[in-house]
Amino acid sequence: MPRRPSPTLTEAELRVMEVIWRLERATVAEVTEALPPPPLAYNSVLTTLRILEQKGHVTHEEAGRAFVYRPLIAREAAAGSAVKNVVEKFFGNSTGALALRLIENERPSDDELARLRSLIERYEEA
Amino acid sequence: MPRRPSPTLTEAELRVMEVIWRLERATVAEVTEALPPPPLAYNSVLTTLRILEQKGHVTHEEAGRAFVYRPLIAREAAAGSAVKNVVEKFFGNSTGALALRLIENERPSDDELARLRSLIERYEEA
DNA sequence: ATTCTGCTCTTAAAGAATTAGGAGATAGGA
DNA sequence: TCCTATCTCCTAATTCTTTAAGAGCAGAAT
Repeated sequence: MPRRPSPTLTEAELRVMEVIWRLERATVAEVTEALPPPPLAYNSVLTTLRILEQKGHVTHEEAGRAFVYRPLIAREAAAGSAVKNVVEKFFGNSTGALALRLIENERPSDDELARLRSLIERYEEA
Repeated sequence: MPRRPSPTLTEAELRVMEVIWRLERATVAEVTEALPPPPLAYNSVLTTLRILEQKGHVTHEEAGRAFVYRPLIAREAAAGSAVKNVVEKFFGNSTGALALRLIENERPSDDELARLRSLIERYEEA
């Protein structure tokens, strides 16, 4: 039986996406150069971008000779679906359970605490 | 160059692990039977268990002719490392940032709100 | 006692997905 | 014309998922 396509970004795909998100628009050469170490060959980046395009994460337009790629999904959306995945798999679909667990395990910064407090108070009013 | 091994439990692996966590100790046949649909062939379960053993998630002892498998890592530990993965990849290693985002996006239950409040108050005291 | 049945594990393999990159055509410019 | 950057096509290694085929053994049936 065939296996299902990966629901999340793979390691290599994510590395390339991070560059695309940062640059907004970039040619293959630009991505290759901006990639943090370890470096990848031009062709490897190209292959990964083709896969990402196939999966609907990026698109490209031709600009003269080169293809200029740009993201179709925002970083926030990718983050959201990665989190959703974990919440479904391990927290019975309860985002609250995960949030609670995170805060139990580690003290948030003062700034985060303040924002959490105000959020919670607003929720409690309603 | 080779594909890198998955840092987290894959879909099939997780399905088997859920059964092992639930049963505590189980033979291949027991796992196969307890597996929620869609069903898997005996051999598929066996192979997956072998992989899980190789990765250090389960171990087995022989009991008569059969192997009895049991988990080496708790469900909570697996959940923790999955979360850690997402936090590293998408939230700059800040668990607080993820918690904040979760709570912003969705109102926790009353019970969760109460527990969050008391946690936060305790943190604020210190 | 021999055969059959049914369970066990082992071996093997196919096929998809991921990751990496070489070879070569080609278009554009020096 | 020749060089270089670019894309297309292809190979290859490895993992993951699934399963078939088969060997071995215990216990039941003959």
